[in-house]
Amino acid sequence: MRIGDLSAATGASARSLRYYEDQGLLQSDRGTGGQRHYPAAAVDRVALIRSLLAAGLSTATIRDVLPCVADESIRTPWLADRLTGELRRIESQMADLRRTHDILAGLVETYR
Amino acid sequence: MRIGDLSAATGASARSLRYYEDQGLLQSDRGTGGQRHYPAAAVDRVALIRSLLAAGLSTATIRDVLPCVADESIRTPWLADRLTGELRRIESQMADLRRTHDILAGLVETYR
DNA sequence: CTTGACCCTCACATCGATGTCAAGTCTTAG
DNA sequence: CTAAGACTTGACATCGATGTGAGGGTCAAG
Repeated sequence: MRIGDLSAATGASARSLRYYEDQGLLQSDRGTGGQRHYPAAAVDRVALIRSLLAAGLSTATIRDVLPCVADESIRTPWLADRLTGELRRIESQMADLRRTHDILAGLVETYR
Repeated sequence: MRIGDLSAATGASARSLRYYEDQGLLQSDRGTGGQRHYPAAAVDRVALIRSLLAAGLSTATIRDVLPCVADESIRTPWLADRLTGELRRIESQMADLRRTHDILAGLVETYR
């Protein structure tokens, strides 16, 4: 599939897909004319990338983490630290969200 | 208390406190020399502001929501929509976080 | 009064993912 | 072959909370 197809299939703009490639998150084969071609599996990969991005991971972090999701044999010790660091950040952010959620939900309650 | 005290008490930089005031989230009395003075209650208010910010609310949204937290008598119907909209956003973001959390936690597991 | 610490306003910088525009190239249906 | 539509690279713009620095007041202790 070409970039327009992948864009339609994932909801990511073509601009974003090129950016992901720039950042080393996504590969593509180039045809004779230099246009990008993606295998069907790219759809899932982009979905994963977007999920990680939506959770606040930077492209730099995702670049380090993604290979491990794809290939379990890649296991470096500092990566474990990196991951647990991200986990802590996510947990603290979830706590923030829960606190705010409860505050807002409480407000909405008083409308009934 | 003056801005430096409030900053120390809340962890927010003086720059941020002035910004919150600019955005209408925080009030201050000005002494003769033009310096800001805050009541003790400002500490809690700033904590609340930071909690909402950390959950991804914009200062514009917080400006609309904050008066209701302080004064229950202010209840406009469109505000209920605004709040439920924010609640949905927060819930979807928590879902993103949980997905990513599980992915990363799974990776960390394989290290043991 | 002086001095050092604190405060004031204004303005410009930053970061990161994405939008957008321009000028040129490729592909494919007709 | 041609024209329309999709693609390419490159550059500049955006948003929002915060950092930072300049130039100049204010306050309180000695």
